Amino acid sequence: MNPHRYQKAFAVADYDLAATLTSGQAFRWRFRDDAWESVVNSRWICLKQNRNQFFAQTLVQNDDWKWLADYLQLEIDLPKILSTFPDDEPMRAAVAACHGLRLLRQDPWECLASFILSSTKQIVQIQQIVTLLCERFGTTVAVPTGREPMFAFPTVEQIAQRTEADLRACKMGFRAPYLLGTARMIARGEVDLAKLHGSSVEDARAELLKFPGVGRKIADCVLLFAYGFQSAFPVDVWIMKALQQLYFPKRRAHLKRLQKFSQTHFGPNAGYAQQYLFHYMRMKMNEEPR
DNA sequence: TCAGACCCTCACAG
DNA sequence: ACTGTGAGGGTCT
Repeated sequence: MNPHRYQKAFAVADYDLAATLTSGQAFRWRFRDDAWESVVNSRWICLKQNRNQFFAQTLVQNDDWKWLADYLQLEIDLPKILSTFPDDEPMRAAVAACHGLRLLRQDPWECLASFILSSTKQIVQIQQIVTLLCERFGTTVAVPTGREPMFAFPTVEQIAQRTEADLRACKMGFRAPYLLGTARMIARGEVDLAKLHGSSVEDARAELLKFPGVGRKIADCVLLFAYGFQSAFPVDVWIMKALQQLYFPKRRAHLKRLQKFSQTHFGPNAGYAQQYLFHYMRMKMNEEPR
């Protein structure tokens, strides 16, 4: 009784699906049988890239595929964004090394919750925690016959109703009260995530900073990856290393100096530039550890 | 403004 | 095989 599959092909250019889905902005994509699988908007989704085409499959009838095009940001003009990057050597190297890297447009709650779980964690560990969280508290979604079950990301309510111990059992440690407190604030209506779409970046950031466990870095991740504020520039240890090495190789720059630099040097799409630097840095570290 | 603490897991020495 | 140690997309006090 294989559920019916709905398919669509998208024409794409300058899109490196693998780089995009593994670049640390989303944590639920897996490569399997030559395709990328995940759950987006509570739907099982399978994506395959073949040169300048994506083939997408779901099991739920889609009147249109706008939700997916939006998530993948298929409509944006990448060359135009790249043209706003500063014309310097580090940026040219990063762009050359990460051809087709994109920013996704994710669900704010899933993004916020995932990045609360990310603090002082490696990407594989974040994936592990998110997987456990979805398995235990998320709603089952339809999958192809014979597959292991998959789950939607737990809703605000599904998290808010748990206990701190329930969450700690997902290996998230001291982040458990942060996630729980955040879910409960949203459930009580103290902050409306949907409203932030119409806000200025400063107002939206101020709202996100009200949540426990959310500081400047995580707030900027959510502003960038979920709300599309492309000036947001999350500064983490990797970006610190990148800025230090690439822009201040001779002398040691102070944290404050680097943060200031990040907000002035990279232009209107600074967040996009950040993603290129981040990915470039991780690639370089993998090639030559230490 | 600034260390420490915070949970937990893995990789890597010894 | 086993224990010890350090560090990992930060934030809070």
